[in-house]
This record gives sequence, C-alpha cells and structure tokens, in this order.
Amino acid sequence: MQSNESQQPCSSNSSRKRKFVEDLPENFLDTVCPPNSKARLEDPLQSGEITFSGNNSMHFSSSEHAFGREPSGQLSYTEDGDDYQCLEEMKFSMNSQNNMSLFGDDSNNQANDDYLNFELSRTPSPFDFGDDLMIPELSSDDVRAISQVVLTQNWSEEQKPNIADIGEFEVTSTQKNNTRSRKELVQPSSPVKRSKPPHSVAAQSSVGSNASVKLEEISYIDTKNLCERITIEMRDNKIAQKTFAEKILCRSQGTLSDLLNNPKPWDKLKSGKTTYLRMFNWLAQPLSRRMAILEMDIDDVHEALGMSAPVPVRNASKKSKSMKSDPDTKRTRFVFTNIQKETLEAIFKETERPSREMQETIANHLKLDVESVCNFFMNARRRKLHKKTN
DNA sequence: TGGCAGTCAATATC
DNA sequence: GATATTGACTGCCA
Repeated sequence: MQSNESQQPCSSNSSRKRKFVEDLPENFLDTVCPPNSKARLEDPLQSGEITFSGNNSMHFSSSEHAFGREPSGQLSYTEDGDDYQCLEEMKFSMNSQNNMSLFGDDSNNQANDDYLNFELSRTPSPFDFGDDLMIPELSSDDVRAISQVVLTQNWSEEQKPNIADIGEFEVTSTQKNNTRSRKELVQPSSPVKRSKPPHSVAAQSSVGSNASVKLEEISYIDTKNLCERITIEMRDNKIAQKTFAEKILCRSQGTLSDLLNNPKPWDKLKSGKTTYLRMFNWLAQPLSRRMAILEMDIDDVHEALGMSAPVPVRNASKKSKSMKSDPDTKRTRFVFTNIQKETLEAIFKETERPSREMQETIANHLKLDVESVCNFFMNARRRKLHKKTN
C-alpha cells in the first residue's frame, strides 16, 4: 500500500477539516479493520483509542488528539486548547509482516514539529495474505471460507494469527518521536518485528481443544462480528438455534437468539464472557470438527471446546412464586395488557428510573404488582441500552 | 438493599 | 417448526 505524497498546506490553525490525501481504496478501512472494532495504542506518550466505525470511517482519540477519516474522504482533526496542530496527511501502509502503519504529519506546523506515527501490529486478517494487501470484493461465503483458513491452518511461530482476530486486531506498539525525520517514521516496506501482544491468542492447531482459548488468555473478542459469523455458520450448516444453544452453550434457544441479535461489547460483559467464548472456541475448530461436536455427549463437548462446564443456571426450572409449591405446574407468562404496556412505555420515555413511590403509584393505577412494574423498568432500561449499542 | 447481569422459558411472530 | 420477544427469577455487587 503506497501513499499519495501530495501536500495540502495548512492555512490556519482554525481549520478543522483537511482533505484526505491518502489514495486508499474506498473500502480500505472496512476491509482491513472490521467495522466497530477498536484498537488501543499503548504508548504512554500517545496512548489512545482507534475506533473503526464502519462506512469507511476511523477515529483516533487520546487526551491530546482527536482525528479521523470520514466516509466522505475528508480527514478531520480537532483539538481543544492552544496547542492545536494541523495534520497534513494521514497515511496507512501495510507491510509483509501484516503490520499496519498509521501516519499523521503536521510538519507544516513549524512551531510544533510533532509527528504521529503509530505502528499497528496486527495479525493476518482473513483479507490479506502475502506482501500485498488484497482488497477483494468478498461475499459472506468468502469471508467464512477465508476465516476458516486463517483460524485453522498451522501457522509458523512468526505468523501465528490471533484467533481473536474474528473482527479484531491487536495494537502492540506505537511511537511518537519529535526528533526523527519523516522518512524514518514511515517505512512501509521494511519489515517491522512484531511483538506478541501480552494477552493475544494464537490458533495453535486445528485439532481438538488446542485451538481453544481460556478466558484468562483472551483480551478481547469482537462479539458483534463473532455473532454474525455464528449466525452464518448456523444458517449454512442448518444448525437450529435450539441445538446450538443447548449443545454448545448449555443455554436456552431464547438466550442464544438474544445474544446473537444483541451482542454486548466484550468489555461490558461480566460472567457472560464465557458464553461468547464457547461460541468462539467452537468457531475456531475446523468445520468437520464443529459439526462433530454437535453430535457429542455434553462432557465431550466441554472437552472439545477446551472449557469446563459452564456454571449451571441456578434458576433452571423457574416457576413464579405462586408456582413454587407445585413444581410440575407449567408457568404461564404474564403479559401486560395494551393499556398497561402503553402507559408504562409512555412513563419510561419520561422517566427511565422512577422512584419506589412512583412505581407503587403506577402499580396501583394499572392494577399491577410493584414487582412487575419494577421488572418492566429494569428490562426496559437494559433492552433500550443494547438497542442503542447496536 | 436496590440495581443489574445473565438467563430461563412461555409465547408471539415469522 | 424455527426464531424473536419478553416478564420474571437468581445471584452478585456497590
């Protein structure tokens, strides 16, 4: 990937938009950096977060800087305070070691000769192989097939992919150097020794649990991408949600449906990480083995996934309080009437967190239990939340 | 103790 | 029949 060298003079520090001069294919970011993925720059001088938002946009933010490439192709750069700098270029380059360099240059700003040069050491993505970055048009089937290769082939020690690269890449080093020349900063073709991320995960083998990872070994999973892949996998291999949920996850069909349609970001998860990790470890197996696991006894499934049995759901046979005396009675699910529901929703729009007293008043007016009203608001808050995140 | 995460499982919807 | 929705339960944590 070569950069366009054209320069745009920085006319004024008040200018907050710069033409994006990098000659990148339109779908470059979407292709090499999965939408909604994040990368973290660990350099203490220039730490920050890069977010790939889809639609070919990317934003970097730190305590000092905030800039991004908009879908329009413009480079935006904003900074509060007096030390505003003007970035003339933002460049990306890939080398044969699958390292991506992001380079921002504000060399026109002589008063503050500051360069930003981040080397994003990333693992091979399903999309690039060899010395040249490939920007193919990929169908979902292609993505799946290539991912399969990436996840299951035997990599050399140097090439080991991070199987967490299901929609994610790791940032291992970043540099900021105010004294180095620009040429020194950008060396797209020179191999950059890739240091292994401290919590990266490698697919070691295509056989059995060797391809699995433990919770403590993994730093991040792109749950959205993972769920998309699981959905494709289930569709293509005609695996019913009920089968997959019960066999692989030890969870119910409804739970799986919810997880797949409303994946929570990895860093927002608590104990729920293990459920996603089971999906992840299943997907990391070769296809034949994935299918074989579905036929295994439950104990063998745990072993195949390299994971212990999940914490049993303690409320597995849930009955309403009134049903507890008769455990064989099938619970009927309470359903709010239209009026109750519409009223609750209207109140929720105004007040997401009504006081206990207010909940009691609502319950009285709608002839509901306070617990039901409480549950409604609790569920509404979190379900609204994951609608937002999606 | 209240709020929440994770989940079940009935049932609505496709 | 498969999947999506949703009211409620349990345990954890601040």
